[in-house]
Amino acid sequence: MVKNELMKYSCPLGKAMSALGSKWKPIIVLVIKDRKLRFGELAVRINVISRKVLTDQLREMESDGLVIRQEFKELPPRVEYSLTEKGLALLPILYLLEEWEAKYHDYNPEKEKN
Amino acid sequence: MVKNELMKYSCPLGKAMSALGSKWKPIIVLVIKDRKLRFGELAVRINVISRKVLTDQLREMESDGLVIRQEFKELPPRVEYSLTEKGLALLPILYLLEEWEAKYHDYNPEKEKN
DNA sequence: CTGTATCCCCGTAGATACTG
DNA sequence: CAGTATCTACGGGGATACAG
Repeated sequence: MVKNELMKYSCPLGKAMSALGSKWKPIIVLVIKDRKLRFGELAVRINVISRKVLTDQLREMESDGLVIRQEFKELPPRVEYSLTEKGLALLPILYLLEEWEAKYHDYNPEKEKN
Repeated sequence: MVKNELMKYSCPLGKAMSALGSKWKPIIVLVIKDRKLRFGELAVRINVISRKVLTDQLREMESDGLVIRQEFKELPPRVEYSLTEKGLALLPILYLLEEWEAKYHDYNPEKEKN
C-alpha cells in the first residue's frame, strides 16, 4: 500500500505518483469519468483486472480521496463509485498524458543538436 | 522492463504509464529539466536512489525516447543526460501533477451531493 | 451482486562489491 | 567517473475459491 515512506513524505510529485502511480488507478479514473458506476460495471469495462485487485485499488483510491464509495443497503447489494472533486481534477491531466502518448508514440529522437 | 504486454498494446494511457509509471522516472525528468546533467550530478540530486537503479531507469528512458545519453570518450569518463523533445513535452504535465498534489494534499471529500 | 480469503509468482528495486 | 555483476527481499498483482 504505502509504496515507500520516503517517497510519500518528500517531494510532492512523489506523493502524487503514489496516489496514481499504480498499474490500474489512472485507468480507473478515466473509466469512471463524470459518471457513477457500479462495481460490476467497472469490472466489465476493465475486463482484464481481477475483482480482488479492483477492490484493492478502489479502497486505496477512496482513502486517497479520489473516489467516493456509496453503498446501498439492498438485496442484491449495490455499490456505486464516483470521482471526488480531487479525482475529477485529475481527468484533464490524464487526457494530456493520452495526447502526449498519441503524439510521440512513434517518436524516435534524431540526435538532437546542442 | 515490459511491465505488462496487455498494457503496452492496449490503451494509450497504459502505454504512457509504462513509460513514466515507475518509481523514479517522473522525478528524473523533473530533475534533468532543460539542462544537461552528468550521471554523478543526477545521483547526487536524487540522493536516495542507488546507482544501479539510476542506470536501469536511464536506460529504459533512453529506449523509450525520453532522454539522450551522450558519452564522451575521455578519461575520466563523462556522460551527459538530457531530455528529448518527447521528454521535454512531459515537463508541463508533471508540473500540473505537482500543482494538483499541492492543491489537494489535505483534501477530504465531504460527502458530496448527487 | 459485491466483495473476502488464500496462495503464489515475478518483477522492481535495494545492498554491496567490483571494473575499465 | 560511470558504470556492471550478483544476490536478495518485498510486495503488487493475479488465480481461484468462498461468503453475506
